[in-house]
Order: sequence, then structure tokens, then C-alpha cells
Amino acid sequence: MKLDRLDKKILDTLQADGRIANADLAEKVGLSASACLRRMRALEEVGIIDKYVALLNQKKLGRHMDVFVEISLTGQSKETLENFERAVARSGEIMECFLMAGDADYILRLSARDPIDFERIHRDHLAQLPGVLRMKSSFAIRPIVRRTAIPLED
Amino acid sequence: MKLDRLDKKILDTLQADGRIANADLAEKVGLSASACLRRMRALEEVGIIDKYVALLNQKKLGRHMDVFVEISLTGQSKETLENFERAVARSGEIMECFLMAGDADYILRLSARDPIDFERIHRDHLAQLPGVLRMKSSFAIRPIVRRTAIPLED
DNA sequence: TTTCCTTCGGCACACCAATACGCATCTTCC
DNA sequence: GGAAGATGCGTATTGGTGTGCCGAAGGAAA
Repeated sequence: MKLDRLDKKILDTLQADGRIANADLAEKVGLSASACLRRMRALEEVGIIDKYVALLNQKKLGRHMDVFVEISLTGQSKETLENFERAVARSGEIMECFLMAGDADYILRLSARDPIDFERIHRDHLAQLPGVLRMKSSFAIRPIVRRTAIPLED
Repeated sequence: MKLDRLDKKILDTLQADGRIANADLAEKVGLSASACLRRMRALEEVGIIDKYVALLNQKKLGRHMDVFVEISLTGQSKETLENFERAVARSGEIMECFLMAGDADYILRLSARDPIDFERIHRDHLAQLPGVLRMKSSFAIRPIVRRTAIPLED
């Protein structure tokens, strides 16, 4: 699917305000409400718009710690990786996880309330992950940037 | 602000579907539409709900690379840090950035279309960051988990 | 226990937005 | 030049939003 200027404007607007009323969105991008809605539905249909979510304020919910964990596995077999990944996907505490090239096999980020909470997560979630050889945690002192909007150039 | 069971249900639902109609949200959590709307507005008011956004599909937009970059600065003075952080915040390509305890001073994640695009970002954005002593990039092969929903226990 | 007060949910209504549909317009390709 | 497809506009209808008001539940004080 090819995106024209209007599609990008729609996407940019929705990336900034996912709950904007269609009428307002239409005005902002310079389309009629019906035309705008049709484009928006099309973007949802093909999956370019994945979903709409509310982003909560971590700090106000008492989550003051972000921790990165680099993980090396005991092996690289398909089965070892799949087991590990399934377990990661099941844990609601793990916010991000990537399979990596380079030193570590995986890097993941999780958010905790405080050191005691991190210990809980470490014990109940991280230590339960299968096939882990080595784990190295790095603590974030402060988030500088957290962006969900993908730049659409032009 | 204290959150009861209903607030948490509202937040969980909105974290999964930020564009749900208030009437449907109300039915889902077992409230009348008006009561539900009032709670939702209150959660927005105090900032527990930060904002609503559309999440786009990176892959469908041609962004196939996620890169983590660990950065050490030339110094730790307030000014060095602030200059660096301002520059990071200005760059729309940097998706996340954290001030870290431990080896590196900062860790950041960015998304690129391909190696050529990464080179562009490296040249036009990363290399322009002030006060950088050392940079170490790690490439992600595949995202395993990407979550925006904060767990609200119970 | 009674009274007052506060908090919170439900109800109803007025208004406004979403959505489907028909028609007009523009483009593209034979 | 004409037909087909895509896309925009205006409108009518459906349905959701948001507000004012009432009443119920819970707590505090006499």
C-alpha cells in the first residue's frame, strides 16, 4: 500500500492523539469526515495502524525503576530459543524483548516499582526463564525520551 | 489518588483499546456510561492516563531494524548531560533514551528502515550528539515482545 | 440512633459525532 | 474519447457523549 501526503498526515495525527474525533481529524488533514474515515479504516484494515492504546504514567502508578537485562542462553537451538521466547511472552512484567546480534542473545526491558519489586520480578519471572546461562541487569536512573510515534518523513 | 477495582479495569481496558467507545467501556467494566465517563475523565485529569496514541506497524512501514546504542560521554558535568539530553529529545529518530547506572552513561533505541537508513541516522543524528566519547551499537535481529500496557496487578 | 454531609452511581435528555449511501469528479488506460 | 476505478463531498440516520439531577450508601458527630 502506498501512502500519500494525506495518509501520512492522518497517521501522524493519530500517533499523537489516538482518540481524536473523526470530525476533528478530517478538519486537521483537510478532508471531509467521510473521506477521512474511509482512509483511516483502510489504514486499520491493512494493519498499518496496529492498534490504539492509552499510555499510562508509569511514575504516577509508582513504577520508578526501569531495568535492562542482557541475557545469554545455554544454547542456540531452535527449541531453546522458542522455549525462552514463549516464556518471555507470557510474563506480563517484561515490557520489551529483542533477539540480538552481538554479545548477548537477548535484551529486555522491564519496569518495577522499587528494588523490592525488582527482586520479586527477578525471582518470579526472570529466574524462571528457561535456558538462561547468564544475565546482566543495568538500571536506568531516569528516562530521557520515550516515543511511540514512528517518523514518517516528508 | 487511590485506584479501586473499577479504575483498574477501566485502565486495563483502555491500555488494550484506547479508542473504545465510552458506552462499550462502561458495559465491559459494569458501570453506567455516565459513571464510567466520569472516572475516565478523572484518570485523565490527574495524569494517570497520559495520552492516547495509535501504534503503527513498524514492519509494514518498512522499518526492519531496531538498534540499541550505548553511549559514554566525555564528562559528567550538568552541562554536558543537559546538552546531550536536549539534542536527543530533538531527534525524532530516537525512540527511547535512558540515563543509566553502570557501564554506559546512556542507552538508546532507534528504528531504521535498513542499513543504509541506519547509516543516515548515524551520520545525521548520532554523530551530531554533543559530548559523546564512545558509542557502541547493537543490532536487534527480531523483536520478541513490545508491550505498552503497564501491569496493574489484582 | 438520628441527622447531616459527602461521595458516587444511575437515569434521562439534548446535542453532536459516526457512518452508510448516493452522486459528482478526476484519473488512467485502452 | 469513453469506460472503469478510485476518491471526495453532502446528507440523513443512527447511536454515542456529556450534563443535570436524584437517590443510595457510608462516615462522622451529637
